[in-house]
Amino acid sequence: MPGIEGDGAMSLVRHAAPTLEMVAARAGVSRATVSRVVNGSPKVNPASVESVRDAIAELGYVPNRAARSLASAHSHAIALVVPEDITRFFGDVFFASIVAGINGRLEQSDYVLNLMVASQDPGGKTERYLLGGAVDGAVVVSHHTSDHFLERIGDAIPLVFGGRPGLERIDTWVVDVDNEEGGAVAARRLVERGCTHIATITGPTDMQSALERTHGWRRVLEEAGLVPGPAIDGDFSMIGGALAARELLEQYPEVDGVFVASDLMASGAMPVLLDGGRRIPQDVAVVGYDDSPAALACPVPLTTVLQPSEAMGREMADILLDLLDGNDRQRSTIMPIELIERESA
Amino acid sequence: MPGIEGDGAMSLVRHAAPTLEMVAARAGVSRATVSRVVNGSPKVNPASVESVRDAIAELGYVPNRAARSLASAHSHAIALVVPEDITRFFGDVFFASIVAGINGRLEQSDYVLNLMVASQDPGGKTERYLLGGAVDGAVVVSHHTSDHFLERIGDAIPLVFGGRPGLERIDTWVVDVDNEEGGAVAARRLVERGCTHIATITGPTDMQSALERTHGWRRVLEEAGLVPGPAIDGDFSMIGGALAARELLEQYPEVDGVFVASDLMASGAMPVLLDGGRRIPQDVAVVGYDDSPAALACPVPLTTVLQPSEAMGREMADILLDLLDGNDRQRSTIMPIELIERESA
DNA sequence: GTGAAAGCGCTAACAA
DNA sequence: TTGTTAGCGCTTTCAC
Repeated sequence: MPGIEGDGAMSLVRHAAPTLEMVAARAGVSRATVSRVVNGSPKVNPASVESVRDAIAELGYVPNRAARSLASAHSHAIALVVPEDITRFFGDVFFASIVAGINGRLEQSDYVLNLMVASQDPGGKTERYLLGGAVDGAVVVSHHTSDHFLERIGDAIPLVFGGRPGLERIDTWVVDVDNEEGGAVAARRLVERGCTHIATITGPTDMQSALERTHGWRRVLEEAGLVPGPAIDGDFSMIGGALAARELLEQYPEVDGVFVASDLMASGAMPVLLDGGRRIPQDVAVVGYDDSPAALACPVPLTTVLQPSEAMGREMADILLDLLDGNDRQRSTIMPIELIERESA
Repeated sequence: MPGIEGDGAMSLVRHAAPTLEMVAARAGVSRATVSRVVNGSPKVNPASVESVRDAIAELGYVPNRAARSLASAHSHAIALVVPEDITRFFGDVFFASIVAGINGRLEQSDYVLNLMVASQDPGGKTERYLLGGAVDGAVVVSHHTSDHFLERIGDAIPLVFGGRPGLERIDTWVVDVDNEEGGAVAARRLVERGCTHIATITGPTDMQSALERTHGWRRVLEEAGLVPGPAIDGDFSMIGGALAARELLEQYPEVDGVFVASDLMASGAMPVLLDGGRRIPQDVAVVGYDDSPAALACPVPLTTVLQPSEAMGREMADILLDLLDGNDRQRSTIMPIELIERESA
């Protein structure tokens, strides 16, 4: 890399950071003692502690993370890896809650969170970052089965997944909801209302969670002796939900109940259903998934399946922290889902 | 910190990362040569380059970031600091685009992005992170005037702000939009349609951007020889927009054009206008601001002023990268706005 | 073009 | 309780 720092441009002059050595000199103790104070070692003379504290405050000393990390072989940072398109990530409040949960747990620790959005990773920059010791571990959400680079990373640092990372390679830590049961709960609601022509609008078929919801939905219908209607891919987006609803109406006009596998898709699908002359829930009952704000922003308040997303994030962080602390944790954690009853079904 | 790595738990055994030294031994060259190859130095014998490349591939070598950072005094990472509540951050598509823009620019560099959401920062963890040399620079969005900790950081590493960071302390890099021109463009549209009784629903009067939009609106009307209608505070919220529209209809029933300073307010105002017996745009033309999804969720598709949020993010990243490269850049960058034409005006 | 050697700022043994 | 001594893995002069 060319042109590093230290050139002459007035505006770019930066204060040189004080080092541990300067603090030691200022406080009249050895560098080791300063290090002990900084790291809260119990066995330091209170008098030295005080003089070191003073020196630190006066100099505005902040330990250099690179040096600390190099010497101690850990970085006190964890990454949140999102192998997802960035606008998709931001559009989905489910992620927001997860991040809030992770963040909340981390605030009680001395780890920092690095969010890495890596939909496509030209040159494997994210991979090299994670393998280069920049973080001690990572939490992965919104994982697609095609994201193979994570396997390599998993042997270098502990990885905790939000949602099952696919069929193979389940020997890693996973926090998940019972998606199958979530789909089942939704379908059961529709069946109990008396719907008999029940379709579903699904998430992307390369996402495990989406597949499982569809399975649960199908199982319940079959158990109830009904013929499952079409399962149409809505891509977890609002637009995708709208397009899927349009297709649904053409392909299966007799539909009287639909499980839409995310609230966002439901908020896109509902207007299409309404425009198609269907009353909700009288003509078509709709059950969503997530209990996101989108559920309330729908034309008809949406009955939906709640995922405890914030608690999931918290749990993921908790597991990772425990792992980094040298403790073991069970591989699989399943969080409970819950049906939130509103007007749409 | 207790219990570092290397304990006995089977599952936690990690592959030891290969070092530069191991690559050097494997390739039969010195460490310095490996370093040169890794960093793309021009003056290395092609033969050595090849053997080093092979050794790197065979060993799966990835440079240790901490060591590199310590030795070279820069980290090749930049932070995106968001002094904002995490759910608010995720709820706003404006941020999403900014992040997408920053990310896009960074993908063309060898810098990585660390997103730090630090609404409250107990123990100053984020501050210590930024001051500890973990990143070479930072981009700050959604800055509040109360966030003082950034001032200290600003003299340690370069900071680029998205949106003017307040009245004082403008001696930093800022990327902003021309809000005055945004209001002007909206008003001009209304004038050109032939509206003669033009009002505005504004954002909170203590926000610089809101005031500037109103100024632009007023200027254009006066230039056109029209008497500006009322400017009613709508608080940037949907409810506020609805209340303001009600007031507008009472206070100025002859209104035939209105500039609503955010799409969200417009989506609250439109139903009130419609309920008041006005057709849009025949009786009252409406122009919004933001080009957010709310613009399409309005009863009548909203003509609105687009802020180039993605381009802003891109520009912020570009400036920061340039700064880190040792070049100087002008402090203030104003991005152009654009009118998105739909049906409401 | 290449190697040897000296650190970067910190932590972690080991003595004292 | 404290100081001394080695490094952590890399970059970077400086000779060759």
